[in-house]
Order: sequence, then C-alpha cells, then structure tokens
Amino acid sequence: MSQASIPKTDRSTEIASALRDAIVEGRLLVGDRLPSEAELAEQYGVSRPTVREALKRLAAQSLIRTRRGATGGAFVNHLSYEAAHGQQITTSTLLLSMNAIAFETACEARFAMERACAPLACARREAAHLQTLRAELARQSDARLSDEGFCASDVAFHRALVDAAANPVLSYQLAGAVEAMQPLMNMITFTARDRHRIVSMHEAVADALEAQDAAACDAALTALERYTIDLAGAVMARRAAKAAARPGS
Amino acid sequence: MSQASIPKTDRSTEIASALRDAIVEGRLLVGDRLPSEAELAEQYGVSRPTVREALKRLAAQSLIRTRRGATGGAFVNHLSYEAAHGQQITTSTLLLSMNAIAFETACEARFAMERACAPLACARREAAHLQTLRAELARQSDARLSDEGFCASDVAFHRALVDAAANPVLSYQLAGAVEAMQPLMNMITFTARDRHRIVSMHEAVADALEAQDAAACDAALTALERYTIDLAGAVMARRAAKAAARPGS
DNA sequence: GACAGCCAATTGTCTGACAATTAAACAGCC
DNA sequence: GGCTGTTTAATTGTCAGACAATTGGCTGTC
Repeated sequence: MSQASIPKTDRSTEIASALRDAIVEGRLLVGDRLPSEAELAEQYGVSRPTVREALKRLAAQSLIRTRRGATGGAFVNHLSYEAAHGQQITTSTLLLSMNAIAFETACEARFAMERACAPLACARREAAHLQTLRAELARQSDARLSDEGFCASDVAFHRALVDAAANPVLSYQLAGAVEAMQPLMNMITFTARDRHRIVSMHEAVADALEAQDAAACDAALTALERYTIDLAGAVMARRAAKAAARPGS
Repeated sequence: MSQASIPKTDRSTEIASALRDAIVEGRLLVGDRLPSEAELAEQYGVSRPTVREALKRLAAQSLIRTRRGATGGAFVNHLSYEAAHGQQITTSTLLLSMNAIAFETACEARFAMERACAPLACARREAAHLQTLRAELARQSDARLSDEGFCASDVAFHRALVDAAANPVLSYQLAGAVEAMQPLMNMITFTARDRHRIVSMHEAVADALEAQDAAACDAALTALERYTIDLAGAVMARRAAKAAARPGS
C-alpha cells in the first residue's frame, strides 16, 4: 500500500535497502559475491549508474567491498570491529556536537559505562593490563608531558581499563564514546594541580583493579567523574565570564 | 607523499572523505548547503556521476540529505538520535552475527550497561516510567501472550528502565545493543515457567526502581542476566543434542 | 494585489563509451 | 612436461552528454 502512493524514495535507495536487508537477514553471507553491476541493473530494471550509487551506499557502511578485475565484483564484507569502531566514532562525535549535548551528560554516560566494566575488569584483569595502566600512570606523572600527551595517555589508561573487562562488545561501545568525547576533553587545559589529582585518582583505579576490589574501583571512577565535571564546569564558567567582560564582535 | 604511491582509493572515496572531514571538523555546519553536483565536479576535476557516488556515501551515513528543485541540493543533515539509532542497530546486528560473538558475551555487555543505568534510573525515575514498567509487567503476566509479544514486551520493559536514567547518550547506546540482540533472544522459546520467573525478576527491578534502591536494582538485574544466560545455554544444549542424534543432510 | 503559468536550477536517471585492473586461459620456450 | 610470458575476458571506475522530474521564484495578466 506504499508503493504507488509514496514512491518518494529514489530507485538507488530502494535497491540499497533491498541488498542491505538481504545481508542483514542472512540471505547473503559473508564472502558471498553479489551479482555484477550489469546483472543487478538488469535485475532491478535500472541503469548501471543507479546500481552503482546503491552499492556505494552499502560500501559507505562497510557492508560490502568491491574489487576490480576478472574475478572482481562486490563482496559481502566481514564487518570488523575496527570498521564499526570508525563509524561509531563519527556518529558519536556528530551526535555530541550537533545535538548540543551537555558535557555533563556525555561524561555521565561514559563513566556509567566504565563503572559497568569495573567488576568484570577486576575479575579478569591480567598482568599485561596492569602493566599498561602503570606505564600510562608513569607518563602522566611527568610534568613535562604536553596537554595533548596527557589527554592521549588518559585515553590509553581508560582504554586499558575497558579492555581488561575482556568483553569486545563493551570495548567497542565504550571506545567510540571515549574517542568522541576527546575533542571536548581537549578543551580543558589541565593545570599541574589538576593533573596531580587526576593521576592520584587513576592510581586509585589501578590499585583497585590490582586488588580486584570492584567497590573501590567504582568509587574511584565516581570520584573521577565528579572531578572531571567540576573541572569542565570551572572552564565553562571562566569562559562565560570572559565573554561577558568583553562582548566583542 | 601518499598521492602517487598509494592511489588505491577511488576518486569518489577521496571526495567523500574530504566532505566528511569538512562536516565532522565543523567547516560545514548543520543546514549548510553543499555546492551543486556540477560545481563539486568542476571543483574536484571529476564528472558528475563520480560526485554523486561520493554524495551517496555521505547520504548512507545520514550526514547529508538531498532535495530536488530550484533551491535543492545537498544539505548537511542534523544527525538525529533516530537516524543514529538505526545505524547502530544495523552495525551491532552484523557485528554480533558475523563475528560469532557468544550469546553470553553479548548478554554480559548488555546487562553491564543496564546496571550502569540502574543508579541513575533509581535517582530520576518519574511516575510515567513506573507506569510503563507496571503496564508491561501486566502484559507479560498474561499467559495468552504470544512468544513474540512476550519478547516485545521484554524490550519495552528494558527500554523504559533505560529511559528512566534520563541520559540520551545511554539510551541511544543501549537501545542499539538491545535491539541487535533481539533476534538471538527470539531464538529462545519461553515456557510458562520461564516466563513466570522472568516476570518475577522484572517485578523485583520495578520494585527497586520505585523504592529508589539502586543496590536491589543491581542485584535483580544480575539475577536476570544469570537466568537469561542459563536459559540460552539450555536451549543451545538441546539443539546440540538434537543435531547429534540426527546428523542428517 | 492575487493568481496562474512559465522558467531556471538542481537532482535523478539513462545511454554509451572508454580506461584500469585482475585473474585465468593460452601460447611459446626450455 | 613444466615454466614463463602474453593475450584475453570480465569487471569495476570514470567520463560525457542528454533528458526527466521536481521545486521555488519570476513574470505577466486580470
């Protein structure tokens, strides 16, 4: 009942949807080769450029990959965590910037998910994870580290925490959220005193993980969340004060 | 140093990347109109079909929308939660099926995130949320409800729980994960006794939320997770036994 | 001043062609 | 016979030009 009355969608969109459904529903399996562009064109009664536009849509979502040559064509892609990760970051970044999400909201979500990882990480953390955490702590303690370096180390620290939970689904989700927040985090320029406090909280997290004390880990993350939000609030307030004092332009 | 040695990327991919970067980095703002296809073609020194393929890639990610007509063109899209949600589901579904993630892993991630929502939901739940939870409980208690109906109500129940946390970022992330798991959940056919136990656990969650008792909510969710995994394990075992008894085909 | 019709701009699609790439088939040589 | 180099077929990537469809603005008329 919607084909004749509302044919508002392009042919290329329709074809892309049909192929996407076939992949998602398992009618096309990983590694399967799609019909050639010419065959698809004939099959759907459209021209090759139209088919190509549909295929490009799927390629943009990493659902297919194409290869030229005699045995070339479009193949159903094995969706890797890496590819999904990239899309997740793009999407999350845009969601954060376009929907004007408060820093507080994003921060809350991020730490809530990290706390969700804490019990698992405490139970499963291995020597390599603890080693990474300690190494990043050492980096962060160096006063000569640039702000960018500090932020990068912060990301690496939290990434190691999440990886210790040994759940790829959680890693994938959280890594996207954390990286999407990075531009916001970079806006906060850390003073030496801030750094010292943050590092000490990180130490509490690492200690809790080593001791496999989930409650302590949760508490340390909660403290870190509160401090991060306070810091951001202070930065925003300073910025607002400056803007009020000098209402230029 | 990468233009001549590795020209492995198509022109349309390059153009799509350039435009995507412009959007993500804020050089193109929401609502901005991109140059017309003809202008882009001239600008990048390619033909219109090539530009179109690049634009279709961006459209597939909901980064732009296009309109025909005199004032038509491609516009930077306001990325809605709804659009992001749809992509998240597609991506999560494929990740789950293609990477052969154990049901246990997906389940663990999902309940870990729900537990992360629990304290927030307990603090912020409002009358409307409790009402939704109770309504779904009533539906689930009806023995005449179909298996599909029971699963749908289950989704609605958990969705209400997450929404009670009043954090759109968490809602967006979790809703994707929950819906992606739905096909797996549907594979479990619930007996009357299963349903009864699940409903009673749901009741414990709702009660904890009403009493704003985060610890009880956490415990109830943990129990539900364990039971869900046990159920799935039993289903898998039965299926394996059947397959062993009748190694047909 | 309001309305109808025309017009220009833009995307959507088609046709036909050629270039680039890849693997397989084939011919030739040792 | 086996290896090597070349041809060849299939397929995607790109181009050019054209026309259809759609949409908003413009103009002319009443």
